[in-house]
Amino acid sequence: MDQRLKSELTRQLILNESFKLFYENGFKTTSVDKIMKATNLTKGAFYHHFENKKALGLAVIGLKLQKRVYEAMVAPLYGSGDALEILKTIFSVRLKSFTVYEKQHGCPANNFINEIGDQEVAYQNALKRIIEEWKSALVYVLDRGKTEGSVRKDICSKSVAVYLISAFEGVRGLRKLYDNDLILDEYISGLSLYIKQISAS
Amino acid sequence: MDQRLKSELTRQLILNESFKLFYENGFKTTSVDKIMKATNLTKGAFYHHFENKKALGLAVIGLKLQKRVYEAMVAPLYGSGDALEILKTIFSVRLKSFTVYEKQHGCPANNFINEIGDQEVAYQNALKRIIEEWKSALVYVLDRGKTEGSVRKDICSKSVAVYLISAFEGVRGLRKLYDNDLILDEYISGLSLYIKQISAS
DNA sequence: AAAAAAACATACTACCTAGTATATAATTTA
DNA sequence: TAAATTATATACTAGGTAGTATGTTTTTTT
Repeated sequence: MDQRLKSELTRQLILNESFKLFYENGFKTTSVDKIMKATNLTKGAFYHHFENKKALGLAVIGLKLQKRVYEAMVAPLYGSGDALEILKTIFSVRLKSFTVYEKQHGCPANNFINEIGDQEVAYQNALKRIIEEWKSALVYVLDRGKTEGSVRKDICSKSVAVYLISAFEGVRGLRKLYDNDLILDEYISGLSLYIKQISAS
Repeated sequence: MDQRLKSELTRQLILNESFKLFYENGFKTTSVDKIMKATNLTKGAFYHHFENKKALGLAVIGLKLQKRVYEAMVAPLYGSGDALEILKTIFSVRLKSFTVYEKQHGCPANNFINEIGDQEVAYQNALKRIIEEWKSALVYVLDRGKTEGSVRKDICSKSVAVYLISAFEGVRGLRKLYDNDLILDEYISGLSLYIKQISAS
């Protein structure tokens, strides 16, 4: 097989298995050995593709994690449709449609943030980029809502964006503790009140 | 010295040093060795006072963590004064008064929840108790606000409680990524909008 | 004061950890 | 096709990990 392609496939395999294991068991307690066992490759392959575990962590955050957050939470905000409807969909409808597996293990981004967000500047910056991208998209859709007349003009878009993200990440953590969706339903009910408040009507 | 007292002091010393190290470096990556080095005692002392690391974790959560959350976030809710003013104080004023150290490392409860909330039922239950106690106190103060006429009667207290806790825990995670309080200011501004919405006036 | 029990210390085991050194296999280049 | 390069494997090191076994010291009980 073409060597470049094969190499890239291996790299992606390592990144994917890493993401999965980091998500399920945490970053710090997932060893390179465990990752390579999951890929059916060996340590030689790992250290050929990555300088060390830190470089892997940064690659997982910068490539896999960022992409996932972008596709699930950011891209829809740049779509067409009523601004507030988009917000409701992303922050409540989508939440309920997660699999049990995803509900149980929380938000991958939030997990990284809480586990290593206070440990190293490199991790901080990589994770910050994801949050800032998300926040920008929220500000965009809120500002659009203002010009279209659906969103109150006297609210601060940045503040609302931060509050929306905070509550979403918070509840994804809380949901880990429970074995049913009651807490999610309560969050959604609490959220809808908030969205009403920023509505112009 | 009285043996019971001395024993209890040692136990508390281990619990306190554990809490500190868990908070700074995480639960799973803080070893029994590191803890006992911090106490200037040895492993023999540790395994005399605790069955294993899991028992220590549960003790730290059930004793130290629960107490801290109760004193900082729960007890004030049962105090006298305007219901909404109490909420504002707890969820915004207090937040800004944290030390840099506390801002940097986030909320101890949220850290535990996100690190081990999806790993073992015993941890889940211990952490759930803390959240439920907090939630109950919030429901209490919101209901009181309703009867006193300061809080809208058509809102669901449980939902508001969950949304408040979620946003608070969420932003304490996000703050880890930044080296200033801008994100906290934005959260507070977003929060005040929410509190206005639940206000009866 | 002697015996028992509790509190703590020391030394150890078996295993996991990140990372390295070096070998072999596969692919590409000359 | 031979040489060079890339991809992967194997074997290793040095140190960290939870937990145990067995001491010694201190305190309490009898």
